[in-house]
Amino acid sequence: MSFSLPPSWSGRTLTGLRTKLLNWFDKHQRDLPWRRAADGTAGGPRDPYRVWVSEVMLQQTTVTAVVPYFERFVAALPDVRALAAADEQRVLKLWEGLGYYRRARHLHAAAKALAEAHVDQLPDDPAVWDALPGVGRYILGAVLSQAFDRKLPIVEANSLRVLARLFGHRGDPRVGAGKAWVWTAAETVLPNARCGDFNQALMELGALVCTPTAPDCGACPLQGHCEAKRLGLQEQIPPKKKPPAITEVSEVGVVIRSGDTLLLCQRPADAGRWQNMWEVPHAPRAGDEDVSDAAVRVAKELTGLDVEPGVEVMTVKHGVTRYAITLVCVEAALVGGGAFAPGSYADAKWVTPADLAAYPVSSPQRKLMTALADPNRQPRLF
DNA sequence: AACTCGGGGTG
DNA sequence: CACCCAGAGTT
Repeated sequence: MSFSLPPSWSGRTLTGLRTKLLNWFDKHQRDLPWRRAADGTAGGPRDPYRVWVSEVMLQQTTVTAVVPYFERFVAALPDVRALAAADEQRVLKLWEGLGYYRRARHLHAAAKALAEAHVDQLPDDPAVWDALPGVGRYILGAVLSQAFDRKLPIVEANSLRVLARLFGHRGDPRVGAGKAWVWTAAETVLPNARCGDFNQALMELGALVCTPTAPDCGACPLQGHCEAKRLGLQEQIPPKKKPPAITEVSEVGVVIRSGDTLLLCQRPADAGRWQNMWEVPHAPRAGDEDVSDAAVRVAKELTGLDVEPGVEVMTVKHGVTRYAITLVCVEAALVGGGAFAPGSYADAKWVTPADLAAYPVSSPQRKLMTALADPNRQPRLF
């Protein structure tokens, strides 16, 4: 599984491939803000700070999503010194909406570490970068090859696809021995000069031509070299990621309305105790007072008896883990309140609305809250 | 090796 | 929906 060039390739083949790809890049590359200097000029040497910020933002995030955040971020914090001096809340505010906030914290911490070491200019030493938080092999190679033309390979989603197809690699280059294979391939194809442009060209080709589905092989400068194209396997290489297994989780949710507050309780269906309870502000609805009998019954059942409720089934995705959740929803109005004091249930955890807002939008808790707090939702009484 | 982080874009 | 996206760090 280790990488070696196809036997039929000569040194000339590799040289020709590099030239074709670089020529294609010169003609077709997109005009992206991190390919320009801070003053807007293009074509000059790239600012390592801007490249670094862009690479961190682009991690698992599409180019179109990043561009406006990048512009705003580097306008507010134009160099590593400004970033190091900034308050973390300001950095996170500038990051808000991009997700993966740990990236921002790592970027900030790295800038502060450099400032602490009195590094005023970003260095071209791989060992220094490798020691920074949030900097892995990809970002190290991407920044140093672009900003200093250091001969360091990069492997990410695009170049991985291009290289796997070009050399007709069977198996998954993302896992196991495939990882080593693709890094060696990226090292092998890299020229001695214009390393940054070449790395960019691999990615640009993957983004614009060698796309995951329906690659435009007719427009590809490497079509004459491509093993996947020769075999007609462009769409099969690399293999699709296996979807994560679906774990079925049955949860019971109960909502009780008391005036303008909702009391929500949630637990796994097979658990005897409530695991999460929280209050949510909620506008009172006409008719709330008519169901106090139901509320009393719910109160009895909250002590641990099974509920026989309306049922909602929803599938949610949380990260890469997917749950099929059966929500057993009990809704009732409670007049007077007081029956559901926090101390009433062992192991119950009170969560403020602010805590709840911190849950990921796709989390079961948020889904539950949204479903139950919807003012237009018909109450389910029993 | 599998999992987590978190949305957003696209067909 | 399914699948993907300029990954890194932790378990």
